[in-house]
Amino acid sequence: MTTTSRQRRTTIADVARAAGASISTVSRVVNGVDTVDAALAERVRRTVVELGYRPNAAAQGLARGRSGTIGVLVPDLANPYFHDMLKALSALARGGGQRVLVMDSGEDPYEERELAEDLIRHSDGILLCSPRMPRADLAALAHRGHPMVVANRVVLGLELHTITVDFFGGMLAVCGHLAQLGHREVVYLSGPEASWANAERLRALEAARAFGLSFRTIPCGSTTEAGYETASAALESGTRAVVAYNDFVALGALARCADLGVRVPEEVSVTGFDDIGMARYASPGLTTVRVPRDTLGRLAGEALARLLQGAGGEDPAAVPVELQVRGSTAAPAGAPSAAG
Amino acid sequence: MTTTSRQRRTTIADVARAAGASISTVSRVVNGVDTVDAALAERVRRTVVELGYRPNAAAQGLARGRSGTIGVLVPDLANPYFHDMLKALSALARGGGQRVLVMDSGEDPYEERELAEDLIRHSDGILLCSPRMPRADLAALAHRGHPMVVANRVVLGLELHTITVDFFGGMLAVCGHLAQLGHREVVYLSGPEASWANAERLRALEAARAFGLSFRTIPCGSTTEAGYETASAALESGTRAVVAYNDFVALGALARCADLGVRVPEEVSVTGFDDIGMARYASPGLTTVRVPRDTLGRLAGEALARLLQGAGGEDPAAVPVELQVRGSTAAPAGAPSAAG
DNA sequence: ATGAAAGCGCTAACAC
DNA sequence: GTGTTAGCGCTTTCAT
Repeated sequence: MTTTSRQRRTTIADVARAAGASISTVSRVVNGVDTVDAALAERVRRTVVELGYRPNAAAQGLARGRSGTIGVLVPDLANPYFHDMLKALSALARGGGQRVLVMDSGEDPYEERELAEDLIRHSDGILLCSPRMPRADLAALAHRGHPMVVANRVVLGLELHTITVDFFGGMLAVCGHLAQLGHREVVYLSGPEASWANAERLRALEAARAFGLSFRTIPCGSTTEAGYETASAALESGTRAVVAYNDFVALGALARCADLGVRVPEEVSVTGFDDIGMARYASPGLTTVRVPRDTLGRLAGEALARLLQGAGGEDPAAVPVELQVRGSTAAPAGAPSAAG
Repeated sequence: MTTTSRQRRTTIADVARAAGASISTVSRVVNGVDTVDAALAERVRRTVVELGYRPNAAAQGLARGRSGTIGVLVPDLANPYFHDMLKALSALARGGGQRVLVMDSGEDPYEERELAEDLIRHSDGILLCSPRMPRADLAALAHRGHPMVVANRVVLGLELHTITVDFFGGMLAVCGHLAQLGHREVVYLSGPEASWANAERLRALEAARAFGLSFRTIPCGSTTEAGYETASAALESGTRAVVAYNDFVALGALARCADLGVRVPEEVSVTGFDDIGMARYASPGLTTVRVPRDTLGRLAGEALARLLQGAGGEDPAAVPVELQVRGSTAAPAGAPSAAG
């Protein structure tokens, strides 16, 4: 634990001098341009190793006009949803010699705009995951002319490159499932206010009214803790079915049921959304909607890659979802198992 | 969705020209140097907004000799452990006008080394969280003279700036707790091989032998899935106590118990480590060891900040932990509740 | 095949 | 208070 003297980093000029070659030759060798004499190239390569030369990223970025970085903004890194998207995206990026710069807005719409601006300055292109920021902010960012892709949000009337998920269809499937089990009313623990995903789920719940399934909403959020806290209110109302915004919330609700001695699914059914890894390990296993997050991440990455190559707009991609029935849902006690 | 023409970005020269000022004046205004005439400054500021000027990050980095970025490498972003560290670190970094560049090695020691190299090129300093890479690699990185802090790993004989956690003490507390409940033997679902945290836990288990608590190890890993898979082997052996490497593994074990109809804690006790948010919502609540990850992140950030300011070595900081007893542990059926 | 030199956009002396 | 200019380290024409 001694003070490390801050020596000047080895530059390309140092290598050139030591190897007895020109700067451009070193640059060629380092960048794998093969129009260099084998012997010279070898000599340069050896010198690079000897001196421990590493190209300065800022200088490369400045000279090349691109940073080799793609920026990603997510509302909550702790959510496996985004983590899985990131994983797929990172794999793609690495393949293309890019790295991924991730930022977490903590569900704060204001921070989001700030961070996005910063991300733009540091990247060749950005991906906004489930942005909560106002439409105007999104528009302003889009007009900056920086390659940008938006995932999990649809904004009509804006020239945006979008990758979306069929949240509406997913929630409709949940409602259908519950209705067919004989449920007539559910309580919806709703997600973040500014979330398009939440709006879509609400739209589906509304649509389900036509099938005789009514719902009541309790503002909740997107975390296990929020689910745990608000579940008691839902339970007290005597509901037989709790539809959670996502799996985290559902897991919290499940925990509350356990604490209160309310049996799931005998006394109350609980559903989630997303199908995070944990959903399967809950007891009972959580009925939820599987969202192919890796596909989502891959599509976003590919869209971004196309933009970086100067390609124009593509048709907005939409990812399908799938109902995943597990043990947390059942017919309400004493109800016929038929659609409403 | 139309093709956005890739127009040249506005530069500081553009602003200077448009505002009728020199480049340096614009630079001063943008950087908040107050030796500029109020009227001129105002004019510049207006022009900046009009033209939508944003300083080029690469150019700034090159000219300033620092990137304003600190790099963080974690083995698994999905683990709340690292997420919470990151959160604390990010907050600190933002306060200092820096941003955090995170990379996930996916528990791969080779990738780890590669990514660390890359991280160095792009940052002013790096934080290695729970690095699994060989000692030699760690030494090589340290000798690069780039500010570097290592968390969750002790490497004797290396000049490293380290922030550690008392994993040994934590596991010893777990053992003591189980022993006092009357347990005489436990099965340990061990973590990643190259993990120092795992080695420390094993050391504690060994030490507990002196108190009459013996253990058997089953290689497992660090995920819920791994815990679920290996738990059956532990259960089959008829053990009354399963000590998991971390909470994820414990949650998996709990799920397996539920699936197998094995009651916790009546038939078998289960313990975790870390006290992630989920631990409290498991049923039964998970007995585990609370690791103050925010403190860990903060200390790491502060250490890094000192290094960036050119400060020398500090005493390695060690973070204490705390046993968190919940419902997943109890005396084995028919055993006296006394220390072995 | 190799080298010289002109930028890339910005900061920070240094002069006025 | 304001402007001029020399780098920062690298890439990339353009000559040779």
